[in-house]
Amino acid sequence: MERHDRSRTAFIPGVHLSKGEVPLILRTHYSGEISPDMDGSEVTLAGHVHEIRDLGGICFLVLRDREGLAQVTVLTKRADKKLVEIVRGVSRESVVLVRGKVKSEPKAPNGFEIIPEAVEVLSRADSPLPLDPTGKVGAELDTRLDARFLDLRRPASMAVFKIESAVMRSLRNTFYENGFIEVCTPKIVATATEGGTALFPISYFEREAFLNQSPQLYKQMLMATGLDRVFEIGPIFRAEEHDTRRHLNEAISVDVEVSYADHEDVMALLENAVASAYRYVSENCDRELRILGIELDVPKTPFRRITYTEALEMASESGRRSMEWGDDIDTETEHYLGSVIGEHYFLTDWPSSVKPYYTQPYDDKPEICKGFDLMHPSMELASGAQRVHDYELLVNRIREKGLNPESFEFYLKPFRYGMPPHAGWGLGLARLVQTMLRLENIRDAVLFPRDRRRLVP
RNA sequence: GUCCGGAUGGUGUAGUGGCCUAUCAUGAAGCCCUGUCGAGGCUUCGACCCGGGUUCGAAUCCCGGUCCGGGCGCCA
Repeated sequence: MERHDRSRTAFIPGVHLSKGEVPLILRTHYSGEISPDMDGSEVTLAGHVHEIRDLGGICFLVLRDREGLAQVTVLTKRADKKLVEIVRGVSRESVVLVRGKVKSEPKAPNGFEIIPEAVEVLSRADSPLPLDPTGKVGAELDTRLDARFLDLRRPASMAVFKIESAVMRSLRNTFYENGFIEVCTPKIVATATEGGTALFPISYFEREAFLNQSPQLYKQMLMATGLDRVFEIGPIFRAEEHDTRRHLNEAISVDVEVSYADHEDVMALLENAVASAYRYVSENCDRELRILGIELDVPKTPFRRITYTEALEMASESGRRSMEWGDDIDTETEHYLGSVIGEHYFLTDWPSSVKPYYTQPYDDKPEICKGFDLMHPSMELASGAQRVHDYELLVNRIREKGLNPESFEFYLKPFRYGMPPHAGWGLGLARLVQTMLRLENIRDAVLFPRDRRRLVP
């Protein structure tokens, strides 16, 4: 608890130096780190003014920081006149620094309050506010996103991103524990990954280039290097004009690729990674889950496997609009399957015609392939496959999809010089968080979402 | 892209042709109040998305536009 020993001599931002070297953070404690048993100790808190309740002879200023709320209590007749003036004059959501003594007080929230010796307003907030961070009055998603910086001061909004951080941490843990290497592949590329999906064109000096829709081709090329197991958590860009609560034009994709593995191996990795993330969040994000009112059930592994053909049969037995074998599964069917199954599941053995050219067909039954989707009852979370590693087959598959192998030369080249068999998947981070926390709209799971119309903030 | 619904003070809302000089809450400004914890009391401030039309009269009905939400399509 080194922080407790830091002394403060001045209330001037940026001049607190520790032995003339590293600038100190102004606060000594987060509000969540204070407890009644610290009665009498001096602390410095910093944060936003959540509320001021002025009762006349006694005035409460509630300070909010990342870890909670702390009540600062001023007895206006006894306290320093100037201090009283500052506390009464500060606007809600202004940034303040409060130095004072912890007082154990049963009448105060959490059993303690701060008796201030000095209060400094570091930044004054304008009024009226674009939304109410205390949550007394709600705000629509659009209003919240327009003032996202302020929306995130609402504990329920911030909790989502603390949990998202925990999810990424857990995923990285899983990958490192399994011998993976984290990589970064280019986001500015010369060609589409697989055709079909629309790309954002950009101007790259004198040439046209695109924002990458997926790290697919690059992570596969890395399988030709001997890195064997790679993962990447990075942005992908899709120029589709979709307009739903589970699509965005910029998303974070969690991608893995594994050499000497097949689709079964990477499905096991995927279900383990997802279940571990749930477990990690349930064990480490107690306060955030409580704020969100979420009881987290860790999904049981292994997840159920359902083949594409079985899924079609389930849908037609239910008397729903039947699909032709070879159609992609439509949203209505997807929701039906989700409602019947009620937990995470894999959809496997897809028709080769539905999946991209790099998906490995079964040797004995080439009309189906080793591609899979990871489904949450409400939506698709991930898709993956064992990949084609044979050069001739890959070129043929590209041609069958109506694409020109010449434009994929940079990708195909490694397949001629020793490409191990490999498999992998890509998982939508925001969708994982959205489904985990039962958020209605994916925009709630992204700090600054990019959709068809929204480009700012 | 398409279908359905919507747009009222800063925020969230009530209001389906005249009773609207527009409701309530929150907020802001001011006053009172020594234990609040969505504090309370009193006073004040602040709004009908844009354009056209119907009508004696439009926040309200019609047309067009813009934006928002949801479904589908497309997609991860």
